[in-house]
Amino acid sequence: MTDTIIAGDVLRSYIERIERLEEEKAGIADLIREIFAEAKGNGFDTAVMRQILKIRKMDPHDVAEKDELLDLYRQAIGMPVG
Amino acid sequence: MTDTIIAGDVLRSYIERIERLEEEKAGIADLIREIFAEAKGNGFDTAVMRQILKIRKMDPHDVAEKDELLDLYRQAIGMPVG
Amino acid sequence: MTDTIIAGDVLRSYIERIERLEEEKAGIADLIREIFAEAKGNGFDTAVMRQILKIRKMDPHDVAEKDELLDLYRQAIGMPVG
Amino acid sequence: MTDTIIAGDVLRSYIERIERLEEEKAGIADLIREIFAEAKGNGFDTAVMRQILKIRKMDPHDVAEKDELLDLYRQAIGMPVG
DNA sequence: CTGCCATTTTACCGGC
DNA sequence: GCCGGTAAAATGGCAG
Repeated sequence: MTDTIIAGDVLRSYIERIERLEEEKAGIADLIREIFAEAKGNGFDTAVMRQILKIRKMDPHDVAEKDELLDLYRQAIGMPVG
Repeated sequence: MTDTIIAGDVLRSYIERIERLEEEKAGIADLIREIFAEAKGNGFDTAVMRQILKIRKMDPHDVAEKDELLDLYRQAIGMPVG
Repeated sequence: MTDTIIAGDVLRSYIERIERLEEEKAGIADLIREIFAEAKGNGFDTAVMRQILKIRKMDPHDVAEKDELLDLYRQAIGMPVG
Repeated sequence: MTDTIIAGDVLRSYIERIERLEEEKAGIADLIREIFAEAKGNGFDTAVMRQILKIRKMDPHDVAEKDELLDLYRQAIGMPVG
């Protein structure tokens, strides 16, 4: 009996803590979006910026590997590698 | 020349600010994951918890959408909305 | 060597089949757009039409989801589902 | 009176034609997904395949431009261009 | 040309 | 630890 009530409280606590953190997370996502908007307003290409961020996050070895693979595939189907 | 250098500083600043915020965001995601893990350890079903969170987030939006929908149907059959 | 050539043929085949299908898909999207345009020309509100389509697509799914949700809530408070 | 009935039939016709086409479109999307799955099963990297498809769809001039921009940005923030 | 909506891509989580 | 499916974010395209 009491178990159910207590479990309910615990569950609600979990739920509310998660909701609070998700709000924080959303707030940070907003800030990031604002920075992209500002960068765009100053003439930067946000797609290229995202690419830069992705590369910096990746293991350099993996980057090289993917690049090689792309070249390999392009050659394999007879596309100029550029 | 100088243009490039200055733009480089600005760009680097944008990139680093974004990376910093993304780290924060990832940290919060970790905290959320920990709460789920703790809840799971205490016997709660995380799928159920995720559903509850989803509903609590969606419901107000859903209500608005249903209202809008009703109006749209009334339009569709040629009934005045007011 | 030969491996690369053969793999190249296979890869090119995949790529071209996908491109062909994507063209078909785009063609169908065009037809859909034409129907909307025709409907609009005949005085129908395309926004309303899109809402109707959305609802007709979502409703069965939505019903199932609500049922599932009810079960989940019963679990959450420790009630047997059956 | 009759107008409403007729309009209703016309609207339903539009809706059903669109739904039919959307089904076809979804069917084609399934086929594309299957090809990717098959390619993956044969050891191809689908992410790289998608990149190939994107490049082939883009104007070659735009591709070169984006590449140059990426290099420029990398230099500007002091990243090795690779 | 701006906002909106569909599609696509990415990250995440649970199962094997 | 990978892999498949699922939900969130982002990109692109279209109507207005």
